[in-house]
Amino acid sequence: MSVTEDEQAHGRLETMLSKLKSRNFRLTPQRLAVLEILALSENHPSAEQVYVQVRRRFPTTSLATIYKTLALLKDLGEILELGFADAGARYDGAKPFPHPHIICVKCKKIMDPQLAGLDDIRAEIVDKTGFRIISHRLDFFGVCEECQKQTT
Amino acid sequence: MSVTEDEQAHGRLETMLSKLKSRNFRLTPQRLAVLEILALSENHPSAEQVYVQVRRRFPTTSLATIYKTLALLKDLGEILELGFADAGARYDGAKPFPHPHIICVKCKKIMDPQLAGLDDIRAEIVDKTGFRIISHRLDFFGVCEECQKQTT
DNA sequence: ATATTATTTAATAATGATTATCCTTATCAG
DNA sequence: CTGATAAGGATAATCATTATTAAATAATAT
Repeated sequence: MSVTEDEQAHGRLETMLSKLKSRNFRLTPQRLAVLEILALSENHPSAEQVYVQVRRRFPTTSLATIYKTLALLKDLGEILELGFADAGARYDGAKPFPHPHIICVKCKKIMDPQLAGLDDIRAEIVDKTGFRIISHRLDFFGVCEECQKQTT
Repeated sequence: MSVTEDEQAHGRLETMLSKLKSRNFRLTPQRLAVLEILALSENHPSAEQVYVQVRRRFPTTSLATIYKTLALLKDLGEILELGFADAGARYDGAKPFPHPHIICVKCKKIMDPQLAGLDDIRAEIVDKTGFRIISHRLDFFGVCEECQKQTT
């Protein structure tokens, strides 16, 4: 059984919780709320969006707490942070490893296209540059089908 | 720098100058200095690095002028801006169109690897998502050969 | 269960690259 | 040469994120 299959079986949330516990991080209600949102969401939420959701359940939560939890989960390798120079970061709790994204510049939706062939490019890079590759980032920017239909 | 590279660089400067003139933008000494640095540089300079270089020739130049000129050149499609969420942007005046980059996380050097196969991925994306693609960004992060040799 | 101790939270100040503002200076067409 | 107006210089403002610090709270020992 592969790692991803194992995680699918147990669920992302379970994996996050067990990793927190194994590293002796405390489980607070606010933290749990953030984990749940990230583990269950499909739509690459921003810190602000996570903040709004958490505050529905715990109205006194601070935005700083959201950022700290996001940083913790990133350090633990449990979420992928998609930072942008001209906008706030977006977070992926479903697939916490580098993979391509396609971003609608109108509605800001981010999707995970299924595609192969990136490993070949990575090997080509190593061969030609001698770099030791640590990670990568591939973003496509465009207009999604729904936004293409809109007149305004 | 090889002869062909020099000719390319010279051509870039001419292109930038003629585009400025055709759009009725004024040619000031500071602006010319920025253009020359970007057209001739191989190393994807930051705004700060451009600033330092320009100030060697025109010591009263403001950083705001550098940013304004960079924004202008970007709007004209004459330079490529590589924005980062956790660092200042870097600029490519040699190839002002999307292309892959490989970035050393230690010395921050940015290089242009020669590789093919990206067009296939782009086509695959369009086919599977229905997006109208506008641009893309592919960065590899790793450690360059020189930095791999260093003990510290 | 209670006390202890270290972690976490909430509120807010600080950061840093970039952008906006506003007044002065300089370009360039006529 | 001159005037209209774009561009420069200095600096304030912005905005997402990070740092700070005192108070609250979870885990552990008593």
